[in-house]
Amino acid sequence: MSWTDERVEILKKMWGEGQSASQIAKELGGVTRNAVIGKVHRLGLSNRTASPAAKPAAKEKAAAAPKAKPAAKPKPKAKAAAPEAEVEAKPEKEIPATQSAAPPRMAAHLRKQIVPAGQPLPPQPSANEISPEALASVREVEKGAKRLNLMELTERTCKWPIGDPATEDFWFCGLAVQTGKPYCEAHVGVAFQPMSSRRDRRR
DNA sequence: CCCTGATTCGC
DNA sequence: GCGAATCAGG
Repeated sequence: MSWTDERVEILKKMWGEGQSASQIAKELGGVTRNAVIGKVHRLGLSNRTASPAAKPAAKEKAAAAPKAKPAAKPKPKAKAAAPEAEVEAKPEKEIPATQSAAPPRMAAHLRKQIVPAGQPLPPQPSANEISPEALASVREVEKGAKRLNLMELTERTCKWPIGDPATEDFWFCGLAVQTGKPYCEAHVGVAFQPMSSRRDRRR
């Protein structure tokens, strides 16, 4: 694939929206995230303000000694790095954080009844439907949960919700999922129960 | 381990 | 110009 005007446009748009390089690569298809990053740099639209790995912007006051500080360590095979002047100074104004809107933090009590209508959430464990052992096991696992929020979930993090969605006291398990399943081992255990074991458990 | 972006350098 | 390999960091 090549960087047609159209593809570059998509790249710019998505990058501007704060999408990650891998997401962009996935969207475009035919390119890797490396290709995307490489292109981003060549286009000069690098430094995104909200980058987590943002390096501490060099706040050089009076950089006396122009000690070339290789941002990346020259790998063994690297040729002799020419001690060239690093002109990186670009007195630009702060870029208005293009990040996706920060989730408005509503007061918990003002949305007591509101339940986000996203993916169908799995049923909360109902004490009268799961075995005491499984329940105990799950409670134990939940103590070690990663407590991820919705945005932090990936295809391989356990999506079992814990807590009350109507309050701040809510998060997702986040532990490693059982391959192919949406939950970790413990939660798969309570989520997918054979009918046989469910039957007659009802009061 | 999963992910992120940054950089280098042969092509 | 391109992007795999590699690096640094969360």
